[in-house]
Amino acid sequence: MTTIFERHDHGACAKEALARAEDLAAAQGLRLTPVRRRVLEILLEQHRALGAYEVLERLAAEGLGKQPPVAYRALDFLVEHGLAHRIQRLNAFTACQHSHPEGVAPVFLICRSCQTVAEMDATGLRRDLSRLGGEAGFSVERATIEALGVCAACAGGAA
Amino acid sequence: MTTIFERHDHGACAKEALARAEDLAAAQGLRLTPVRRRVLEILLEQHRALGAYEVLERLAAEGLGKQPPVAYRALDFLVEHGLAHRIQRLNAFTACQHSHPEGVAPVFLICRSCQTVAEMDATGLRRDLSRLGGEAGFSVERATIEALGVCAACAGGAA
DNA sequence: AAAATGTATGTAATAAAATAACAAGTCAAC
DNA sequence: GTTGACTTGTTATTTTATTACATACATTTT
Repeated sequence: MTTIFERHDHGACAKEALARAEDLAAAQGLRLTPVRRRVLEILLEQHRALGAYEVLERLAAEGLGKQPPVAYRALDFLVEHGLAHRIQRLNAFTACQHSHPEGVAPVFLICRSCQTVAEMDATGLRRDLSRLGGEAGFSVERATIEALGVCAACAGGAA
Repeated sequence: MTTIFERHDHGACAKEALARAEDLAAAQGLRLTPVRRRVLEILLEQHRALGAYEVLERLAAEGLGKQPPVAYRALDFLVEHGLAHRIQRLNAFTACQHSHPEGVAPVFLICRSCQTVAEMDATGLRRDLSRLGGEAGFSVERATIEALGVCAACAGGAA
């Protein structure tokens, strides 16, 4: 499995993600407005999750909006359309790294050393979770799966 | 698998949980002080998760503490010792329903209709998650697995 | 082009959740 | 009965998120 923990051409990875967002907008008639687009770009700069107020600071510095709702609305839009994810553990947001087929949320790996947040496909895990819930008569609609730990680079390189 | 979604004698279930807490305190030399004990009792009254400020309101009404830190400290204590769990999705807390062997966190099933939060053992799921992370060189230390959906009673009875 | 409509943004105010920092009390051990 | 560790009380503040309403912009209808 390949995650953003591996060495990669980050400029290209951000550019691709942005292109995917534009394709999606075109395909579904969504409006990728300046604010929304800029928020996505800001998230794409780093592979760590940013709080809404961090994003807002950046927007404010560029004259794109000074109040919380501006940031929250753009972030909500991105999350709703699968272009970003909310990391519950961190109360923060991260750009989507892979195009997910049909609202299938991934699993998140959060490195507590470098703060990087990586996504992995969780199809199997989700199926198991649904089955487990089913045993109790529970019908799973959405699931949050977030793992906290240490990535290979942080474990290997520094302490 | 048996969860608290099933009909059960709630008084007994709360009493048992409290007894387990007392045993644990005795065994590990923890101090189950009046505030801590009362917070656990409050959580045990319902099978839904309560926000820290809901708990605080109850404490305040009983003269056991009026400021946020009182509630947070007690809740943190309970979580730390496995007597309660934090539900990330809800920014809320729920009493532990089963004694978990050795800090093995369970999976949470959250009914969006009746707000009930049930626990299920997630040993298998966690093992799979660790394996999945391992494929990316990631060492999983802790994981949050929360499922949102509808319980059997809510799906069957009302809409 | 003007009006009407839907969607997006701007702004002020506030609510909700969490923590920092320090003072004071409690309790067991010595 | 004093020390030392832990627990609680209290004030203030920080961080995160939402409500409510006004304004702007874009589309399509006329």
